[in-house]
Amino acid sequence: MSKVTVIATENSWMEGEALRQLKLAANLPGMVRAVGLPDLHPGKGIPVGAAFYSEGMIYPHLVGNDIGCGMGLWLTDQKAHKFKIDKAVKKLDGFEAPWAGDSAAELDAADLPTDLWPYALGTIGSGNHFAEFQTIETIVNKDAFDEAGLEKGQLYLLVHSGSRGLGESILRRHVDRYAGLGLSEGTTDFDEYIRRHDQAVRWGVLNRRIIARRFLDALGLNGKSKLDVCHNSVTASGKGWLHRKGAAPSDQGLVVIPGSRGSLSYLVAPDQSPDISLWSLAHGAGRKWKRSDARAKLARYRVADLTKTNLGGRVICEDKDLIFEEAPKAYKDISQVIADLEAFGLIKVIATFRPIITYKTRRR
DNA sequence: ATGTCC
Repeated sequence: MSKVTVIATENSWMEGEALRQLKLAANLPGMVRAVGLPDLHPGKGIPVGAAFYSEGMIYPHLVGNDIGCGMGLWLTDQKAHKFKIDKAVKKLDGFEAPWAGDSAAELDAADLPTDLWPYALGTIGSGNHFAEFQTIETIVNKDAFDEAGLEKGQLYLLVHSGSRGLGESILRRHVDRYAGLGLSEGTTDFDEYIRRHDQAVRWGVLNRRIIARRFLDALGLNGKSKLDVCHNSVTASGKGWLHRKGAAPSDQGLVVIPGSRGSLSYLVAPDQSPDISLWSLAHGAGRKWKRSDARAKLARYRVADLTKTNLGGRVICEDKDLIFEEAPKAYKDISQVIADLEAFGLIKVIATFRPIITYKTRRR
């Protein structure tokens, strides 16, 4: 088997730079295999939408700064057809401010130090992060849908966020000393990175939970957590270590693969977890355009054109640069990403979700 | 991606 695998059909466009970055990372010392998922796109030297399996070494810069980033899905007690969208949009505000709840108690309950980055807990952050209310668009596999405990006519909340400044601080601590070099198994620094990384992963899970609680509280709703899937991490796997950078796990149950804010999201069941993809799936549509290019390419659009998507969804994003960078057109076609995963026998689609309100930021 | 910047 070749060292580099790309999970994509000829129907998927993939940037040459992303493939170059993938091959470069595949040749790092100790690297055994590298996989590009169909949402592969260039990052800062490291491609996003990729999984890397190494032995004897780990590479913190392959995981990146947002250790523990992922997707959480909540089923709310709100009937979708009775949901008052305009009213909700007005109520959704102030999530940039620190959460007013008892962060120390939540951290303690999550088995984390009570002073671990408490001020950012419950905040979404920026970039591609969001909290989004969704409804069921289509049910493809009713048995699996029912088995997952999902309900057709309800409102859902999807949260995409990570470990905020905590993960950033952990990566910076490593990079300041080692730059792009890896850490050897059995060393103190290796163990210390893994310890901090694991904390950041748990912090990310807790962050998504508190974000969800804030959003549900703001609208007077209750919600049940249905899944939480991390797509930036490094974990022990077999004799070595599996790095996922913008890659969802295919060996931990159901996964939500979100599209852009103007396309559907997909709930999928990983199919058998074949190791061709290093037990990984795409984590989203993947960027088509660099952030720095989006503004120029969308010059004919105004902010008002971007606050409502082609699917009729509302986007709350008062940061003018960010709304261009995150416009649906800046992303690849999620249906092609899904089709490629299906073509490789990696997933079965259970249902699709339609975005109703996406909250990015009220910060100008 | 970033308590995002001195």
